Amino acid sequence: MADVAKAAGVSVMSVSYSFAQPERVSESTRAKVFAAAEELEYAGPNRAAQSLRSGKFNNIAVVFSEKLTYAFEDAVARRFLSGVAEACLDANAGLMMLPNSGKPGDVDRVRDAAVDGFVVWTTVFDDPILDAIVGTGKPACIQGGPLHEGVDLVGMDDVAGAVAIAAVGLSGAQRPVVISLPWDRERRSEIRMDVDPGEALFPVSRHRLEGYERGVRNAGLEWSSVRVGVVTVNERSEGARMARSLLDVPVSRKPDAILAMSDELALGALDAIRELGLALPDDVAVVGWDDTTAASDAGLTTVRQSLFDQGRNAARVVLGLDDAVEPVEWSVRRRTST
Amino acid sequence: MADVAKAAGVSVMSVSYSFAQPERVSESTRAKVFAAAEELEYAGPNRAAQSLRSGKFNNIAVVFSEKLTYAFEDAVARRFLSGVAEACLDANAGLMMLPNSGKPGDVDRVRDAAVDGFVVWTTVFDDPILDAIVGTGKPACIQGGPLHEGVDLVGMDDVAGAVAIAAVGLSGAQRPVVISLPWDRERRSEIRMDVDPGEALFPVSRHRLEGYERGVRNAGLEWSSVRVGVVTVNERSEGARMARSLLDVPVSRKPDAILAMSDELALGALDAIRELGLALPDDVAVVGWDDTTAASDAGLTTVRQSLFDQGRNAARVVLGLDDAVEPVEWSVRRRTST
DNA sequence: TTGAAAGCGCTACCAG
DNA sequence: CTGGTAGCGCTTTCAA
Repeated sequence: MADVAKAAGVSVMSVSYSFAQPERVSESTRAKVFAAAEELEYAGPNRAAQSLRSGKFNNIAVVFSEKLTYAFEDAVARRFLSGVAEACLDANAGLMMLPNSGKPGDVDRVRDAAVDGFVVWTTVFDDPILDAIVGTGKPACIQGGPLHEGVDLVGMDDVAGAVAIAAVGLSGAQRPVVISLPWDRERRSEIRMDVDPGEALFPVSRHRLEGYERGVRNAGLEWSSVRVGVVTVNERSEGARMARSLLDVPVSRKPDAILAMSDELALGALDAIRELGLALPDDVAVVGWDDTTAASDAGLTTVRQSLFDQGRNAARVVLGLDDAVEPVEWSVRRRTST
Repeated sequence: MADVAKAAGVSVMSVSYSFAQPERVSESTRAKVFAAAEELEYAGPNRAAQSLRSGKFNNIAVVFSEKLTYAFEDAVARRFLSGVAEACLDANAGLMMLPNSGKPGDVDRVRDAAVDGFVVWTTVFDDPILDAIVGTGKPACIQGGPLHEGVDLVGMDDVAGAVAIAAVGLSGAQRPVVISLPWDRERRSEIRMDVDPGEALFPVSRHRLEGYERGVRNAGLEWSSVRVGVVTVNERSEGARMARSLLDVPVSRKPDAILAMSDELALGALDAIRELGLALPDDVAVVGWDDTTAASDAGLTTVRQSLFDQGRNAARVVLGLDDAVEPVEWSVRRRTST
């Protein structure tokens, strides 16, 4: 930069301003600077020096639970990520991916990340990465919870949503079952009964389960006998596998309503129902969550919310483009699966 | 760091070494340093200063054609990305996402990216971003092409693969059709005939098309009458849509073989075939590409290659962990779809 | 194994 | 609108 200044016959500061705040310098100065820069093949301020001096990196991190692979395989996480990417484009900021493996190294990665803030995909209650993030003193926003001091939270009211969708899905049902998102980081596939939602370590699972429990009771049914099938990942094939297990019982106990926690899982359930030759919604009703395009194509009754908007909002808050997290709008979409 | 040095009663360099190369200093010095650091709540070297001084960022970028959304929606791109992420974990390096929108701003983004190298997802021939990347003087590796001076290339021989899979898919066929990956950045959905592969602007599409053309001629058929359906994105639903169009012709011209350029597209074709009540492979044979798990579940004959390994290898080369790009192994997997 | 000096390239700050 | 100065926090280099 000093060389450019010399060549242009101006001060170093004029060069700096020409690149950083072009409108601050006169047109003639700017022209001289850019001409000299071109001449010397100077491509612009050095990023590292800029960061050192300004204390900013112009990057944000998006932190994903577990392997990045899960994040990419999950359609809902992808929508969220797209929203984050959009905000980064708005702000001309870089987007760093930060895996949150659940191992000790995560804390170091967070501390050392060359970023100005963190957008976090929902993780388990008491994840130590949240304290690590707060410890950096940088802004952070988490989607879906858990609520954590010093971290903004974006997401819908999952309990209320679950109560509302259950009211639709359970109309006339006698033997509902639930297909649940993963329970904890172990990601075991299992069928449980008499479930205490409070034991689920992922906040989204816990809250939707709480709502489903309430919904079941509101429908005058017994929660203790409701089977809850927990999947390992939020994928259609997992939903189908679990639905097959849940439906593989004597006729007298055959489920007549499936409350899934996501559209992917619900779509899998629809696959299983089709395979088994059952009638939808007469033999069994199905509800999902998120209102993806595939869900609307399939006529799935679901909870509508925009993960893209949440990703965008979360990132904009972290980037300082938005002042605060906006409340998330949601609604129940009734379709032919109920 | 100076404060820590003072508190520990050692030189600044001993502090620096304690963090950067712990084995270089004596145990006692290290202990003193870490104790002082803890006391002063010093969390470790400042990233920006480290980068300024060392000239390294300890980050690599992965550059995706067009919107990031496409990258995330594409199952194959995702596998590749997972491989890149794995390598970053090996190297303890950060992973930055860099969108390549095809607009002028891309060049600036590349130039300003705080990274040590670039892993590039396949893009169009003559994409100006490639020159921009070379212009940074940083290492780069592209998957799938185009071949570009100064950029390493990882990927299989698509022409040979296409010839080989076509030989299987076209056995006994009279009226083959092709379902092609996007043609260019316009991403128009269209059905073409008498196609000149050389006109395709995505190298992967061009090369596979070249191989399919050869395969068709090898089978003693006329290429000029082969319909090539080009999709907008590599998604199952797009494959199904295109297959329906291609199959929606009078019986006498009904396709009896579908050469798809990806498993996703091929799986979509299988969906369409099932809907239409056609017999697989008797009425129509289908081949795909990549050998995803969904493809093997569906009994799809396909070209097997590992995008994960390619992503990992590409990133390791860029990170300097591997010396050179390894040749990609591939094979034809024969299953029940042919 | 430890240390001193120099300076990476830039921008905040203040002055004109 | 332009410019001078100082110093961000570290590591490279060289020396002991």
